[in-house]
Amino acid sequence: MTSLADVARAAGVAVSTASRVLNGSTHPISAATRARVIEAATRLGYSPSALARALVSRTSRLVGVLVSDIVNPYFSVIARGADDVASRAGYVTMLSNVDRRTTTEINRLRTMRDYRAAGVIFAGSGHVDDPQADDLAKAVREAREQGIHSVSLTARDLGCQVITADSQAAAYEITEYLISLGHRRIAFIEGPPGMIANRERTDGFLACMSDADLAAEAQCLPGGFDYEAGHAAAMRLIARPPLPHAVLAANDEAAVGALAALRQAGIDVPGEVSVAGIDDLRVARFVGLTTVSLPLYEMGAMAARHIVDNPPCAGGDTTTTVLSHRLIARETTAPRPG
Amino acid sequence: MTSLADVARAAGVAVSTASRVLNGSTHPISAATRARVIEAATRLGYSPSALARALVSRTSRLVGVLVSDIVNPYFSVIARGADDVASRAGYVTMLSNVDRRTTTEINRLRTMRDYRAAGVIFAGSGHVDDPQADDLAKAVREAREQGIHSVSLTARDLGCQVITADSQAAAYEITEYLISLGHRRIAFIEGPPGMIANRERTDGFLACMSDADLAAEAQCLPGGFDYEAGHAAAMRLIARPPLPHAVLAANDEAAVGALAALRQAGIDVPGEVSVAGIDDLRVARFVGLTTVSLPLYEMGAMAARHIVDNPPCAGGDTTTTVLSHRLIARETTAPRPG
DNA sequence: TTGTAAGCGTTATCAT
DNA sequence: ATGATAACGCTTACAA
Repeated sequence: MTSLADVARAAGVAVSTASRVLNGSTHPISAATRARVIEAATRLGYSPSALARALVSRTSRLVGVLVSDIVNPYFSVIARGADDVASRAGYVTMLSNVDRRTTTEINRLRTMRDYRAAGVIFAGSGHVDDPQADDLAKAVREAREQGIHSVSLTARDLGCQVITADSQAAAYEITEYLISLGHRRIAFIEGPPGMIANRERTDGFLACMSDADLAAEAQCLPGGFDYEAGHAAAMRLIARPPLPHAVLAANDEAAVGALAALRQAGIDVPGEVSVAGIDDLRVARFVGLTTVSLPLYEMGAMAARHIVDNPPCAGGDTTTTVLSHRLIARETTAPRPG
Repeated sequence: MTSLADVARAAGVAVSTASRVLNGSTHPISAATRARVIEAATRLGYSPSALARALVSRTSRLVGVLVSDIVNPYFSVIARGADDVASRAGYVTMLSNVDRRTTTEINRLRTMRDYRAAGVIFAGSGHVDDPQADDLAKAVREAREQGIHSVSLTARDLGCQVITADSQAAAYEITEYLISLGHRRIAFIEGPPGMIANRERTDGFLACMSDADLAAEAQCLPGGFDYEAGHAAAMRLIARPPLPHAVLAANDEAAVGALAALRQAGIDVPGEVSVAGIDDLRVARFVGLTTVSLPLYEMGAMAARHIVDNPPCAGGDTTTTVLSHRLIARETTAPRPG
């Protein structure tokens, strides 16, 4: 491995001079020297040690992304957005799966701090009344004191920048759409209990039903964010007639599970019952699912942009940015006949 | 940030002593000193700088994963396998999307080298007759000289360890299964042209058809690895009757696209035509797709294990490990009637 | 415009 | 058993 000292020697200059020309400092350098250094560097195939650089400058070009599970397309889209921005800016993405465990989040945040990450993106939603929330918030605060940016992609109380979508409004609007189609009795398949993301969506659904004087017609079923949970919830619906006019799931994957259960039971969707989800993941396109598109990619991208664009943590920037969503009507919903 | 020097001072010992107790060296240390150092370290909330450590030891606890696109579930499963092993071993995963561009792979490999990554996993398949393949191989060789492990997850000529599945055999076996069901005229929807992964799968299909004396009945259609490509290919099939007895797609997502096109056209699957894929991604379960399960998670996990378990690059370990796959018959295939 | 030198936070090699 | 001290490869005052 050729170091800066090698380059300096080959060019016949001091390391400081070599450093100055090679890291684009504004320090004045004669054209001749500059040329000699550049020549030597390219000839020797010099590439600076990111470690040494980070050690001395006390900040690396590393951005951390904490997801619940990268296999979940919700998170992989976010990660893609973040990595696109990060790598375009010469940063590299550190990814960690935390499986919704706050203690794991804390540990990973600490690890990333040990690498002097420029910033960390919290993609997962966190739990309602999480007893560990304070510890995480403290870790975030400590990280900030070392100049590490934190960005949360959901409105959880981390005491950091938030860049998010209004999923409560999203749930509200798709419920409204279902109602506008003439559906009254609507079942909502909830996400994992205790997750903030689930509560927001459930609240949005309930608020809309209540605003439409349909609170009595609202039915919430325990579910989850995955296919199996949606499938199981729909089976319970089928077992206990009458069927609702429409079923909304807390996310697309569960909606697809519900859709499959309904159709397997010979129920016509959207003829007999309409089905909708939230997120607009790829699978929603595959099955023609009506849903609401959340700006996942943009959230990841914008969070990364915040990190790479700002100098090491200005301070307690606690701004919340809400990116917009939009309803996508496809083929699993139809007006209520009659 | 508290450093080793702070801890040493607080404990009234030399940094070297503090270092020895804190990094589990085998050097003899008196119980009393050890206790004092540990006490000071915990009291001060000391956490070692991963950067300084990596700088001096010339290797970090970083493992790089190069995928084509993390949004593609094929890759996210691999990344998950790698990260699980890596983080359990105290390593952190660096993720990079390379969009199938060899030059990007080279650049990212170099970047990871600049962070003294312990190893890099190449998850993407590479191109047939890639003019840049030599440059990549050279970069891999240079990385090895610095002690960086490289592991490829497909059989491309990088001159490094290979941990892979036999996708040619996988394609062969599922074709065989289709034939065993009584299908003769089988259409194969190819993956992206020029990708090694696609060639292997196409070869497997063709070899099986030819071994079954059905070469004349084999039909290959240009396609791709995504839903849209599978859908479009199936539309072309539909437009040009007679329909094949079965259609096999180069991967699950394309198979799902084909399945949707067929069903949208009112064609009964598996009644009139059978459909199968390769990979066994989550979506295959959703739609009940017959496919062959590839050990994606295990490939990622095993590659990471190779990196974290071995000391900085023993040398040109060019071993190839082939993990086993297995056929998963579901509901999109059925015996040919009559 | 260029050079010297002091760190950054570790680990490792000597001494003691 | 413990302590100095020299790296590791870079950036950045401060000098010249």
